[in-house]
Amino acid sequence: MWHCQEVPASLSPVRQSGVRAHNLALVLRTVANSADPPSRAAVAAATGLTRATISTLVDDLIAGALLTEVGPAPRSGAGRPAAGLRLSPDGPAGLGLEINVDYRAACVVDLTGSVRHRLVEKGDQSLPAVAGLAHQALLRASSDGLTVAGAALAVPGLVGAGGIIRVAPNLGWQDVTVGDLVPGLPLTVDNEANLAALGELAAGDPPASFVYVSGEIGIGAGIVLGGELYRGVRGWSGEIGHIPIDPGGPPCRCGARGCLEQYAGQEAIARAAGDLTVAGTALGTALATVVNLLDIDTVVLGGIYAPLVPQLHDAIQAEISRRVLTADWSPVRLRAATLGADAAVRGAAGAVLRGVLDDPAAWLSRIQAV
Amino acid sequence: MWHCQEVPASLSPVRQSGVRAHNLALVLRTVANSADPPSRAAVAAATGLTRATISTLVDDLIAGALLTEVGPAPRSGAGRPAAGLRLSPDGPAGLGLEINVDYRAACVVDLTGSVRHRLVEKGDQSLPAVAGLAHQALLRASSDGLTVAGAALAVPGLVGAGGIIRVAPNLGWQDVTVGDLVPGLPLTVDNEANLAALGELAAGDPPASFVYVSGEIGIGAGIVLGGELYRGVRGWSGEIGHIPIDPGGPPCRCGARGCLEQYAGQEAIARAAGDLTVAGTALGTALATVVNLLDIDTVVLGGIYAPLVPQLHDAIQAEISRRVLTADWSPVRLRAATLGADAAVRGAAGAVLRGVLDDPAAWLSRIQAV
DNA sequence: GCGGATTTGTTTAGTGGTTGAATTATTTGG
DNA sequence: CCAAATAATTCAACCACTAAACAAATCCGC
Repeated sequence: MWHCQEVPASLSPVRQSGVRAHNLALVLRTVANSADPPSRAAVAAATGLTRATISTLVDDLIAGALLTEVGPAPRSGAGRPAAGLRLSPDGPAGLGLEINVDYRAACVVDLTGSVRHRLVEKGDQSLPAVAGLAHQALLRASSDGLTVAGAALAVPGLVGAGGIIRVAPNLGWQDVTVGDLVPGLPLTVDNEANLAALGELAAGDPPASFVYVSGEIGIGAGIVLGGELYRGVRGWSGEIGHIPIDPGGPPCRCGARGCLEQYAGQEAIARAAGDLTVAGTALGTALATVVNLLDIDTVVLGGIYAPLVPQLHDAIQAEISRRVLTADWSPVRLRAATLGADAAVRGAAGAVLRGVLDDPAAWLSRIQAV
Repeated sequence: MWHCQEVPASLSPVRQSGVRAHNLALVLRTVANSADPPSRAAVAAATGLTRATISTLVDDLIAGALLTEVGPAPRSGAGRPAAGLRLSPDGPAGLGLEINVDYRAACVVDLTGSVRHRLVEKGDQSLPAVAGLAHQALLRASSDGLTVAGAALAVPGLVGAGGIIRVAPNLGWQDVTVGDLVPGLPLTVDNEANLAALGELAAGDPPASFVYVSGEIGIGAGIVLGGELYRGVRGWSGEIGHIPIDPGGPPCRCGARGCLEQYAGQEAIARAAGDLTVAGTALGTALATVVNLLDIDTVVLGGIYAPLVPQLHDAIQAEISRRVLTADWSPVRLRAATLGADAAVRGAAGAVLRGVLDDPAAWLSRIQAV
């Protein structure tokens, strides 16, 4: 009784060092979330920790090049002027990589979220080609004096445990192991829609829970719940392309009939030649199911849908209002992705940085060891 | 940049007392999850904390009547015999309440998961009647010497913030405030499917992520992700009754056509008079969507479906295998709920106990204050 | 232009909680 | 009956945070 197979993350003890790790992350996050560079005192007030504690935490974070002091902001009123704190542009950077049907891309993003380098190349969808692009990006980063903390690779397919690409239909891949793509750097492999959702979370200003819909040849979704990407048990969440719309509809490559992909996939959109009513209605029907199930209030449309939102909006919204039971109490917002085609690479780089921001203590001890 | 509107729960500082609170919960959970009563040394080994620390933590938990020592288990080999630890049956108990279309129920469950009292009455679906039942249950509990830590009420409807019942169609309720149903006890109000899912999580042996499908007059789902109930942004997750199955199907009371409820709701099941192929296929189609979206590998069928699983199983499973893209790599398991009609009340009581188990420090300081 | 008010940031003593080693307790086996 | 083995407790040390005093740097009023 009272046991389930996998116990939540709370199954690890907390020692005093864990307290410090947590509070380092707390301070870093507070600074990152502040609009203007906050003072130590402001961070103390925001977090509830004392100024003394904040001082020692900030010292560590500055020593690790995660934060920098910025000149005192002009302020009215009496008192010693505050030294502003902000994320350091010279701290760890993230390397984002993407391999897709007709291009591959890399970008280097620093802690402040600035894209420092961005490379896109067409053709040659192979892992060595991606490795080459990554190498180029790393060279440029190191010529800037940037330390790259890690890399993440976005692929249009199902990624299993250990970063194995189970199947990427549009690349023709099956059970591909990525291996040591970027020597010496920790590498994460993830689904393109998942990373794009993270990119949107970081760069756009969505609520903590939303669904990112990635329209490409297939249709995928990245699900963010409470500020965290929901990956599912095996990492294969968000497969919405084959939600059935009409059992009497056109046959789909998956074997069933009338899947969403047949109405709103890239090919269907192209065939529609501008009249996106059917696609919008199908998308709206599928999204109504998603919203009813997950009770999220924001849907972000990305990929090929992003530029089409003006034409899709009304049909989707109509269907959602009609089918979502709770639409009367809380309207569902529909918006276009802000990053467009870059969402996945940017999200990949952001995922690396998110790792550093979420556990700065690990980063500090990592650079200490060197 | 790097900010989202609602920051995750990590936005609170951790002081030393927080460490103790966390570790108290860790020890309690470890004992609860162990098959046999573990010794302090075993708990230390399992958690990674030292035996010294475990001793002081266990002292607090025993003083608070959350744990008890049980006589030394027969053991082979040399050495001082261990004192076994187990959850105390004399500790805090949970009061579960349920109001439904044709009955109301109450039960008292102790920390070990034993149902100590159980009351069911038919008719009179009113809050005062529930209050009366609750009062009876509390009397019986106190005559056992049990301290009831809190109560939870399961209702067949949408529950909003503050425990307001937004709408319970089958009770004919709208915007009902529950108020002080059980004087002096903290009361939680939640959706019936959500609490039933929690009941199943505690009493059955499901994996950490699963979906509980509650078939009643409407069809609802309780979603458990990583051992935690997923409630959604507004608390209205799991509305699967109106997933569209066939746009040309029979009209539904919601205004759309061919909703799942029309094929697998209580009335449709009754009409089907034993032939559940259509209902099973419709359920399978809807569940395939759920599985594709959430990537969970277990579906628990409860409510009216629980006794019908033998007849429903094949049709559902066939549809899932056909429509779930990843079914080849990881089969989806389908099982009947173990608690049957009691799932929601039991889950409600369990939710109270879960609160104590997740934060024993709060309970300890609460009984300290008295 | 000078003293007080005010706010920032640092220093220092104190406290809570964990660690690690030593100690005590209780059994089995030779 | 003593040695080996395992369980649990005690105690000094340490780490991170708190509270309060202190130092630094500015504004304001006269």
